[in-house]
Amino acid sequence: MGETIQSVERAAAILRLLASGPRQLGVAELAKALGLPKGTLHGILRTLVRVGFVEQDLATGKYRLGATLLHLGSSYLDVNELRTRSINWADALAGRSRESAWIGTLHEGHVLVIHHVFRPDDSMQTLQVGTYLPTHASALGKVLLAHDPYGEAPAAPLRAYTKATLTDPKALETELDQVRARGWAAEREELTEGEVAIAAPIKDARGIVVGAIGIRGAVERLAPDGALHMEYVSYVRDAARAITRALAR
Amino acid sequence: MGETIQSVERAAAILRLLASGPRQLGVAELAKALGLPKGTLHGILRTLVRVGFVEQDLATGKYRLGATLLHLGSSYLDVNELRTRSINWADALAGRSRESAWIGTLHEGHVLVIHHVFRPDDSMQTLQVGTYLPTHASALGKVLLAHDPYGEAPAAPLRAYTKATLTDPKALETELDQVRARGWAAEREELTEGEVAIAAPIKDARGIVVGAIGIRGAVERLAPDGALHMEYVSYVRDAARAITRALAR
DNA sequence: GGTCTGCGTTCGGCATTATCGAACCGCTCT
DNA sequence: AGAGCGGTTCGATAATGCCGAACGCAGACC
Repeated sequence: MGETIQSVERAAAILRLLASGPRQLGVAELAKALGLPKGTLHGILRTLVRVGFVEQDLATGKYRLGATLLHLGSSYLDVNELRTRSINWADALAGRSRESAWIGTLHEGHVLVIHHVFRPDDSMQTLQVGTYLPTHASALGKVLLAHDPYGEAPAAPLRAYTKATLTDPKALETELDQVRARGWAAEREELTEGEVAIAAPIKDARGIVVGAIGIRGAVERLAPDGALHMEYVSYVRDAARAITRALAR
Repeated sequence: MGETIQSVERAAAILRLLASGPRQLGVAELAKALGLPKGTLHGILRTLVRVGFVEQDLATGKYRLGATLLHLGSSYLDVNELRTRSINWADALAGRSRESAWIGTLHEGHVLVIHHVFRPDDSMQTLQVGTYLPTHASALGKVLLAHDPYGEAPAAPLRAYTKATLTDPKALETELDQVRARGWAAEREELTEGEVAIAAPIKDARGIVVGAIGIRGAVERLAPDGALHMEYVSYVRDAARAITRALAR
């Protein structure tokens, strides 16, 4: 492998640090975190400010992410083929199921949400596009893990979001076997109390799983008597198959 | 002013070029556009790929934006104070007016949409957060231009989106005077045939306009008899004032 | 109110670092 | 079969960005 440009890599590390928390960071904090001299960081920060990737708080002098990144991020959505080809199917899925629909991809060990359709008749929800979901505690994540060509084991300690979260790697592996066998995944209050999700894999022309689509909603609607209503499962699988077909040509 | 780091600036220029169109770009194209040797660009691109800001098409070798940018962009939303403080008011505005609500800021000569609430009971719409609106052909843009402290004249040739778009700089200036005088702006089918918008300014603690909030909807509902229904205007102005108050403390 | 600690910022010498252009390879189209 | 066009590699060169010490300004703390 070839070499990589130092300053660009450092700039990226700064941006990732600034994105990791809602707090603004100062030069000194960044210097400590990255193990670099303050002067070096200041030079990179000055450049990042000039190109709009970072903004500086005039009062405190601390740094935060800049507005240009928001626009770059939304440009990514236009470029992403999986998203543009599947938007219509996600709408249809949300309409049929009357639940919120989600599309995600595996990215750096998380599920990156690349599309999100609100539940019909219930629009006051915050949009989740661009956010991460945990792989081991979401239906989308289970689907993506189960079909991950690299078979990355999910990051070591599985965080418990609720009492139902699968925290034992062996239990998760069993679950993934099941997902592979039946072709879809469920998640029952493993991420948020009272919410249930269903997801199925989307494959590209070569048959490789490139994403997952699913729905998420209240346990009372999706699994009222403790068991999933299978019609929801077929809605999700229909949508996944339709997108897979669309990607094939 | 101090110096800036060459390679980081070039990396930013590459990202902006990749974001400027939905097309993937090759090394040669980028080299021509930026007037740099291919080898130089390749080095930067290799680094950008490694940090996930750019992805390379395995088939064609061309480059496109990467998924990490989507996540960074959504992180910006968490950091942006204007947005976090005004989300609830935007929801309320959408609820009262039963139209879609929008919040935007001035950014590099455009209106950057930082929040967007769908119209109630009509959720199958695509989200516009992160996209640009033209300043001269949107209600949000007129408000922001009218109160821009730097008074940047809108970029030279005013593009006509519909027959009603204000393309004459003098006409626009007159309109902006009116916006300043009455404290809100309207846009009647100047961006999209059949759609009307209303917006009002949001000020920070120092009284400087930092953003705008507004609604957008079908002309039949907002201005049925050719004249704007003034109750919509008061909904918007109420929301703007409420946010301004919230930012004051 | 004075000191002190911490911040962001500036500066210039040094050598590390990225730049550059030519050469390379695989592909497509002629 | 060749030419032309992609993306990629490579190594010499000197320009480049790195670093650490010094600066000025706050605010905190006696």
